Amino acid sequence: MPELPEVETIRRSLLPELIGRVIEDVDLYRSDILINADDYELTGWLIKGLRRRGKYLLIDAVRPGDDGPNNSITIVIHLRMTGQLLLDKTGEMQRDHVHVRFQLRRPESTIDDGSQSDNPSIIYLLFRDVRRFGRIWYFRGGCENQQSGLAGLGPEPLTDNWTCRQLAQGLSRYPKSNIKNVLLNQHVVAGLGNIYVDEALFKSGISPLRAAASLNEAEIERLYNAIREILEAAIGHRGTSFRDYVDGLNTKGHFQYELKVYSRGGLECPVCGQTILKRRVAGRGTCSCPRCQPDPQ
DNA sequence: GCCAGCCTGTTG
DNA sequence: CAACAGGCTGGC
Repeated sequence: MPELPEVETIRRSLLPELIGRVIEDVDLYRSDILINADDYELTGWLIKGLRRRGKYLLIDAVRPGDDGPNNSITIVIHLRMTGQLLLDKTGEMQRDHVHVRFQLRRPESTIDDGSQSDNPSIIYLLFRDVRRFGRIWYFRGGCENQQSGLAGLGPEPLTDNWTCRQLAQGLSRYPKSNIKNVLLNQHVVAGLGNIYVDEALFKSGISPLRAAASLNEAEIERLYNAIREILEAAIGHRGTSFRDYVDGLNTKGHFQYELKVYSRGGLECPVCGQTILKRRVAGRGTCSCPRCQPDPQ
């Protein structure tokens, strides 16, 4: 479900709630979700940061008062299709499809004058996932990049060091592959999924069926700019909520109202009025405008 | 490269 | 009832 803009929105929504809290307990309602629970001490970790890498969310934590070599961890979370991370401030939220629950305590040192009903000393972070494709891993601090799916992940599309040239190099690694497939490949660029690939291809006027090597310099530049603009805009709208997606505070995004082609098969192209095509490309439902994005012969 | 498989829920 | 759903892995 969540692509880069959704994971980034979740990160931003959870950041102020989680920082400074200690993982006091972890309930594993389904043991297969937290992959390597047996290899780590799950509790006693003080949350210091929340990062995003592609579609992965990373929780950085340390063991307070420990200067030893194993005093930090990174919890890596991937939500796959229907995963959600939800903040539960009362412990009374619905438990259906909740597979892991982190109990988070605010340290005693933090002032508690009894009036902070929206900042209780115990809150819960729920991992909820109807289809159970999502996973969680613990790693020693600094080891997360070598292990897990983070290894080999391509560049972050919204950073300055992702350039048009880098996109061109990524495409050149899969010359015969169609462009839809290449953009979905997380080794080429991290964080794009089905929605934003379709939208970026539409915005740059490129058919999803075009072979990667067939794009000329101008097209690659249009595509590069479109990817960045679409992702920025989607973050600005707090993500796309079709069915399951909500941020960490259970709030929907509204980029679904801005989509030009995705989920709009059979409707009019907002640019030229042609009927938008819906078909299967790279094994995924794919929408494009046959006039704005002419297929190769 | 393609495609089944992982899962459950919703839609036609 | 079958087909499909925002992702990724691993088997050929």
